[in-house]
Amino acid sequence: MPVYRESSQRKTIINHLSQRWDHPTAAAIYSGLRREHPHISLGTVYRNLEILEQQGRLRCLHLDPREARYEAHLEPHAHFYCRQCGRVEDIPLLEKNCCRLPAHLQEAGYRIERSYIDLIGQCPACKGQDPESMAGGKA
Amino acid sequence: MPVYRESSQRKTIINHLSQRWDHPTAAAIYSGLRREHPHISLGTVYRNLEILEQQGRLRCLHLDPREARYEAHLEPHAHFYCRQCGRVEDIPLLEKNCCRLPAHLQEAGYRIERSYIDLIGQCPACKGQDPESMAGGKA
DNA sequence: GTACATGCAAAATTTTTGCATGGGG
DNA sequence: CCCCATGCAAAAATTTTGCATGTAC
Repeated sequence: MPVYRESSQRKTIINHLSQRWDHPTAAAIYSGLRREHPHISLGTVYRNLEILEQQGRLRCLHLDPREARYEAHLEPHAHFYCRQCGRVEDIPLLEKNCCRLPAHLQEAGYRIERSYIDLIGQCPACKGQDPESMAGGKA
Repeated sequence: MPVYRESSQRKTIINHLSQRWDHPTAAAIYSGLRREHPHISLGTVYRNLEILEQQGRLRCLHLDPREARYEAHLEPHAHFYCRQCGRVEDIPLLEKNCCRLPAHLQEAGYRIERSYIDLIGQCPACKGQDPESMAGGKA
């Protein structure tokens, strides 16, 4: 487990993403960053997005099979993805760990065609097998 | 809008998927099909998966950024994806459009690291712009 | 000073598409 | 019969990786 460093690029990436609410793709983040960091590379963007996700500083969304999107606003919420215009909107959760929003959205004019509730983690069989789970944070 | 035909391959694909509960990837479906259809092509698998999804006969899951998974069991349910062994499990929903399961799962030994609630459809601004929405089923 | 991070470009993967031919309705 | 679907292979698109060099700590 490497001791991550806070490079200029990493700071810029998470900072940039914190100021965006449009759930950009890696390519969109890359474009946005080129203004201030003309020499940043797409590989660096990908590498940092992965590390920042591991650190729990951003979330990766898989709404479209074609490309991942990212967000740095971590308060629990749902997403509405418009398949026509491609926009992603944050949908507040009324109750913790509970999604009771479709009715609200339909009243507001949203047409919901599909919905997904996906949990990612470790299954009971795998939970005991990962040394990282129990190491805690030994140096 | 083409008038879809029920080709031998299309029937085989949806039939095969209906008998699987492992949420296979396109490549896994392709492998599974080669036994009975030695000449089916991966392109055909992809084209049919897309059409079958449009027809509402299967669902496409994007749990992993790397590859899409498919399922033909359409009763509303959530998914648990173990990032370690890669298995996907169906999680029944206790209430319609409501996910109150994380507590249950944790008791059962699941470690939930992230959760997603994603809705896909058309936003209010786009809803009126799609002729297909209003055409109904005119020939 | 060490080892993590960067830039660049090539490589690896998954998914899509063009074209001539086959087959469903 | 028409036009949708297939197989094959090439192409497209996103994401990952190798290597020499830079730089946080």
